[in-house]
Amino acid sequence: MIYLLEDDDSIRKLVIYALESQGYEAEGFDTPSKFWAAMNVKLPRLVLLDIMLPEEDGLSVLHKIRNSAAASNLPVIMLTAKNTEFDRVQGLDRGADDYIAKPFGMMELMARIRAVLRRTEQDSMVEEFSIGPLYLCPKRHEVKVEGSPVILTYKEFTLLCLLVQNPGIVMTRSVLMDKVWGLSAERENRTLDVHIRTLRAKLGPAGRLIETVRGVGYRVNGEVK
Amino acid sequence: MIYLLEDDDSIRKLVIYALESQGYEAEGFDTPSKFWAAMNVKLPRLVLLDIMLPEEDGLSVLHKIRNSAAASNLPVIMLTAKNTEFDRVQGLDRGADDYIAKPFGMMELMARIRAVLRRTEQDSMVEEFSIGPLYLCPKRHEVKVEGSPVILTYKEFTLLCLLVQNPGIVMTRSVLMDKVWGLSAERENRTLDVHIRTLRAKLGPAGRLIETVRGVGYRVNGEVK
DNA sequence: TCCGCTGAATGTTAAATCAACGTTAAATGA
DNA sequence: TCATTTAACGTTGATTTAACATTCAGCGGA
Repeated sequence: MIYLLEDDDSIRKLVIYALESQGYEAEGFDTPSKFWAAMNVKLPRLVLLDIMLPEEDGLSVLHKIRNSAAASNLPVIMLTAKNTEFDRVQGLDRGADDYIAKPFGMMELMARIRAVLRRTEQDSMVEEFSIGPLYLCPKRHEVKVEGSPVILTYKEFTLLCLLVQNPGIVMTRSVLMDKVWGLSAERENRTLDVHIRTLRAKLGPAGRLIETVRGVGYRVNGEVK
Repeated sequence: MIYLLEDDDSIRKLVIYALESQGYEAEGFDTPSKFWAAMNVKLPRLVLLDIMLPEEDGLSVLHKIRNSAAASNLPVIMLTAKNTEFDRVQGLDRGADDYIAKPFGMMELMARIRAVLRRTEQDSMVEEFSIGPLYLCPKRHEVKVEGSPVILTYKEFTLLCLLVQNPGIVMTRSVLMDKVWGLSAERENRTLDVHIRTLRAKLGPAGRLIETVRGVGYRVNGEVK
């Protein structure tokens, strides 16, 4: 099932029709409230999200998805009206899995959907990780240390996932920056360090699993069970 | 070395200039025939490929690269002139590593080049080396001597990698300096010697693997397993 | 052939410098 | 409000420097 949140009736109908003709189940919504109602009942495989919306900005919807417990790593493709919006999105938040600028062709949209589904459904193969006192479930956006839950923000969580999914391997600062903040992010400030710090603090005793490798990056070491 | 195949003179010169100012070696070609002539002599690390070209379409060039024996997994970034859907879909499906739509910003191009090079060069990196009592894993930034870990700093590690990756070959002082300290480094001081010393000391029994070749440089000898 | 001399190259040491990372609090922005 | 970024400053330890020691290859003279 694919959800499409898009207020323009003609575009919505067109895309739904195209999706169904490709064999996807698809449902369209014209307002965020209807969309959230459906999300509470059943999660889709993928969300197509317009940026310009009534009631609530598309970026805010994305943000809510990413910070929710149940849907935090749901694949999302943003539909942006103009190139200016595209730029804005690039700079702001890298939380979407892909972007496509209107007017877009159906072939391209379908290709991107296929690509995103391939990526995400491959990535989510491993359900959960345990390293020492740390437990992490990417699908549920859930982290526990010695059994008790820890609340992480979206970026903190993404960062931790990258480290935990590559145990023993040093993730360089640039790779981490690229994956969490996007290619065009500023590289000269202490943002990454601050996030590592809050991660270590929030993780308490498991914080020491994050080891810094001076001049290179960070690494989580330990046996994954 | 990076190759750029682009028929527009001003864009080509601009990109080559930008690449060189970032410290890459780069060469530009205005026609596919000149490009192929160079490819037959020497393969680059990365190819930047315009889609609209005289003689031969950029997609066809990509296709030939992917179907060649020598260059089939060479990283390629497509430069697409228009936002036409067809071009993008083709580029995605034919195995370009990334693509960027004109007009593009130099910062963005450089960021994408960095990202692609990191990915591909990380993938093609040899996992690990063993020479006598010495074990070395670049990805993990990990060194062991007779099974017990040794902690090396960034430069020490880089230096050791260079020596171990070329067993039996004398690495001249200038090559080592260039690769570890960059082209513009001071050459008249004892920095290299000091680092070799601490390496030998930290490596203990494996330290004697690093042999000095007077008047030339250093060499690691022994069978790599 | 042997011996010791010599200069250039490399080794060694400790101290000085510098860059990377950590920390904090305040600013920014959705 | 909360997440995130920025800016300023602190801390650590990696890296470089400088001064001095040692080794080595080549050479000339016995």
